Amino acid sequence: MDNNLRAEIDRLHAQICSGLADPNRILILYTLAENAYNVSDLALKVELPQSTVSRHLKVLRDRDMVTAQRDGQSVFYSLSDDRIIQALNLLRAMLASSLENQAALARSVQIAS
Amino acid sequence: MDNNLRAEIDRLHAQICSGLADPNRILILYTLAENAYNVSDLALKVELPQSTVSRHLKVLRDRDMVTAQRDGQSVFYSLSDDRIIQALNLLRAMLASSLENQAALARSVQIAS
DNA sequence: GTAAAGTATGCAAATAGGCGAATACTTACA
DNA sequence: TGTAAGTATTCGCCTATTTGCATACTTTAC
Repeated sequence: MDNNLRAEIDRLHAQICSGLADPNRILILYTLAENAYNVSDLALKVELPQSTVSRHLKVLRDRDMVTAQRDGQSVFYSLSDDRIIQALNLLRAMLASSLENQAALARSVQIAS
Repeated sequence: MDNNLRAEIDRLHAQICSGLADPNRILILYTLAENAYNVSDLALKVELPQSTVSRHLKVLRDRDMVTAQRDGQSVFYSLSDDRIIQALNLLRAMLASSLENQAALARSVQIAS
């Protein structure tokens, strides 16, 4: 592949990943995977100020990771692609393995001492 | 689940995602998925300064996403878990779909005009 | 038209992250 | 011990991101 094209795709790829790189956004994405929410209900659900949630949703919208649909005064947001959750789940499972290993290591150190 | 624990896990989860949130690190991860490399060879391969590569590897090491193994003067790095690549591939496939949709939209606009 | 509900944005401050060049550290070997 | 190769880190600089508050914008309903 052309190197410049590869670089451009990697840039977009990294941009999507940066959409995942915030704990509040992860919570928002998992929440939207269950249900569509409008901004204020979502803010209540995740216990964050409305402006913070709105700004996170903009980050996700800019990356096409969520879809916005206006209904009256409200704007309903939903997950645009379930592969986002699949990817998050893979990484979370990896994290769980890693934490288990750390715990096992800690136990073995206790036993040895 | 306890809300504080959930928040802590989300924080670690986001930290892993932030490891993916840079185009050079994505290139490095895909490169290491093919082969283990020492730092300087990897720097040649990805065409970045040694210090830049070393710093990126530290980011990945801190998140347990790569494994370092010293052999003589060299330190060989390898991917610590293939699920990283699986997650990246899911997101890249999503990106590809999105780019295709954009292209199709652009074509339809041309036809319509 | 005006008020109210819902949403987005400007602002300012703080924090984090990226880079290359230079330098320090580590290991091997003469 | 001293030199070279390989790696990590410090430095200076710059850009990006997150946050809450206050405010502006948009839509509905009276």
